[in-house]
Amino acid sequence: MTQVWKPIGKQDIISLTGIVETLLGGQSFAWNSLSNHRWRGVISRSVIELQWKKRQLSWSQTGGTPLNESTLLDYLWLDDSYIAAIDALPWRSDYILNRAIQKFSGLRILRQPIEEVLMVFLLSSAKSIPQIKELRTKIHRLLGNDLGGGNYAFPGWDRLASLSEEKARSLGMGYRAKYLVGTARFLQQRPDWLDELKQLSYNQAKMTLMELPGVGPKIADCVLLFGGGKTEAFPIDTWIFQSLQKQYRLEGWKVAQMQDFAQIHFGQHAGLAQQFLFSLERTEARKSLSQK
DNA sequence: AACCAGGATAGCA
DNA sequence: TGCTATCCTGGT
Repeated sequence: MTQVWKPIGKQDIISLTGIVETLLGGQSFAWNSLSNHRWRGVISRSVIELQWKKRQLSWSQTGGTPLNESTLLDYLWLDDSYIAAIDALPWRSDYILNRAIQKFSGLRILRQPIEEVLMVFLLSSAKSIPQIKELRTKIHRLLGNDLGGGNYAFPGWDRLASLSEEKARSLGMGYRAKYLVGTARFLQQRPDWLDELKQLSYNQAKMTLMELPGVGPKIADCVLLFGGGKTEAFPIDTWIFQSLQKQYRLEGWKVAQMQDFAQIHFGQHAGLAQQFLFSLERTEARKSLSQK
């Protein structure tokens, strides 16, 4: 049976590096590369492959429940609001940001389900991308529905609540196990809590999220940016911290001050700028590492 | 063989 | 408010 590929419409500003960074750069842990220009991932309960060929992005469903194209377009933020968001960033006056936007043209924030994003970022502290993926896969295999082809769905927080801390530790989560279990127990009592979060303003949602065990400012921002539709969220991890210190000359600034700087300088879609700077910083770090 | 990693938290000054 | 040690585990 030959694989059916459907072209994705609007995509004039996508580049290969932009796609790679978007899918594999650390905002989602659901994607893996099959080759240099082909990737497989799970979107809710659908197994999807993406392909970049002749400067054209196309998609194919290889398992799970059928996915509407409109759902895919929303997931990939493929609408005019992306172009407007890019245009609203201060690239005209910010040379660093401008360079990153050129280099990673088409890099975007995926609109992922907030419950999935919360789980992976609870496990993310002091872990590398491959390690987070590994933990995620173990949990999905243990508790999620089988989608065929070795792919498993996100189990949902109700099933996660059945996990004991001991069992979670046996999967290799370490001290993060109590965060996951604690959050699962909390959400079990408050089933609508996560969805209601999206109705709140960014600042309120962030404060609220930080009530969960294991969620501090950084992880709260990740959850809101990648899963909560809050593009003003600006997660400051060590990479961004470095970038702001070196590129933006903010040596000696505290994280809270940098947070304010980011809101003022980058504005309403600060999180999108963050993603570009993140990719730039990480790529340059890898480059200098390989030169040693 | 120490040391650190894409953080959060408790304890103390 | 600001600083530090500690938490698990795996990689260098």
